[in-house]
Amino acid sequence: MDDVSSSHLTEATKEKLRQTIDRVERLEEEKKEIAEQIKEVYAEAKAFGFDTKALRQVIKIRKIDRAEREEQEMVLDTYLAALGEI
Amino acid sequence: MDDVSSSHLTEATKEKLRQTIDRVERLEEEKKEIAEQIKEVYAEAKAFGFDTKALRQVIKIRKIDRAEREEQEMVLDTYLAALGEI
Amino acid sequence: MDDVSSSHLTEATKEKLRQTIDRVERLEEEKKEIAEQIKEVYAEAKAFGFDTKALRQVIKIRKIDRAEREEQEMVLDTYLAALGEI
Amino acid sequence: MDDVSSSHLTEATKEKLRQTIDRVERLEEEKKEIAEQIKEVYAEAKAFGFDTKALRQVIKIRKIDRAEREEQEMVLDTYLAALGEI
DNA sequence: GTTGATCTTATTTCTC
DNA sequence: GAGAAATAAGATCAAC
Repeated sequence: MDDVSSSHLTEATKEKLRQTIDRVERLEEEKKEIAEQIKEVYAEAKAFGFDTKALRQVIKIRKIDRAEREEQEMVLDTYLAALGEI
Repeated sequence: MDDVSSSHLTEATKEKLRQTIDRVERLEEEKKEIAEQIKEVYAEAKAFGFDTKALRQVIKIRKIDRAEREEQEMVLDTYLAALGEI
Repeated sequence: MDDVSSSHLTEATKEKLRQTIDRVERLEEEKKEIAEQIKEVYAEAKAFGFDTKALRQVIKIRKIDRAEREEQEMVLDTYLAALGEI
Repeated sequence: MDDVSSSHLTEATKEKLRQTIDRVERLEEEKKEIAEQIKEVYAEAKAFGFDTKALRQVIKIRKIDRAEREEQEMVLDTYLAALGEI
């Protein structure tokens, strides 16, 4: 059993622990807030008359498209790198 | 079929659509970045010697505790009192 | 493409498929019935004069309490002790 | 404030409350068990080589089909009832 | 009739 | 990469 997992933590270790928990909790809070903002955007769009289901589909497709484009760029990079080595 | 769901969108509607998609995509990007930051904090903690599994449990318990405290602030005294006598 | 995902299924495979679908559908039916029974219990309680919203909260709190108790049975003494000193 | 929501509950009311909570908790437990059984069936099917995503689709479609058939029967009933009144 | 609440499904995320 | 857990979405239903 080492210092960190034992019940005898140094002050520095305890401080580190406190900081770590604090940072995670803050970040999770921020993440939650952003998720709520996304919801609000959809609610607004719905109120405007958009079909949110279709909207979500569009955004999903665009994400897939980006992923595909990135993949293609990666393939291109690989070829270019291979060419560079010739 | 109204303007919004038809294929004949006014310029204003198209602009609104573009903005909506843009806002959602930005927010999702932010959310993703924060999720990555959380991962980094855990990775750092692990490198420091903390047991990340235990760390996650601590954070989870603190969340449950907060939830419980919030629930208990509700006006349920009567029912809880009755339950306490069981 | 293997037998299972191809359009040429053996009799045994088709039978297995039928059984699987059947079992899931039966279980979902049972689940639905129980959900209805829960609804009935709440309806009955409401007819008796209970505040079902409060009732649901009581049950939710009892669930949180159980979850908390289970969490706390975990070996987290060290971290909790450290946190207790904050 | 009536008896049920006041802090002065009769023994009979408390007993009724206890019973209600108990019944709900039991039913929820049963429901949870059935949900787990459904999971197991899917896990088994997957181990057998079935594509569970497709399987879920099939079951969903069958559910929609049943709903449609029932709806059509209802429409038929309505017409028959209307005819009966002539 | 529109918001709010609940319940279920689906997807994503995380861990092992 | 498989399985479990968390989160989010959608659907449904009641209440005001």
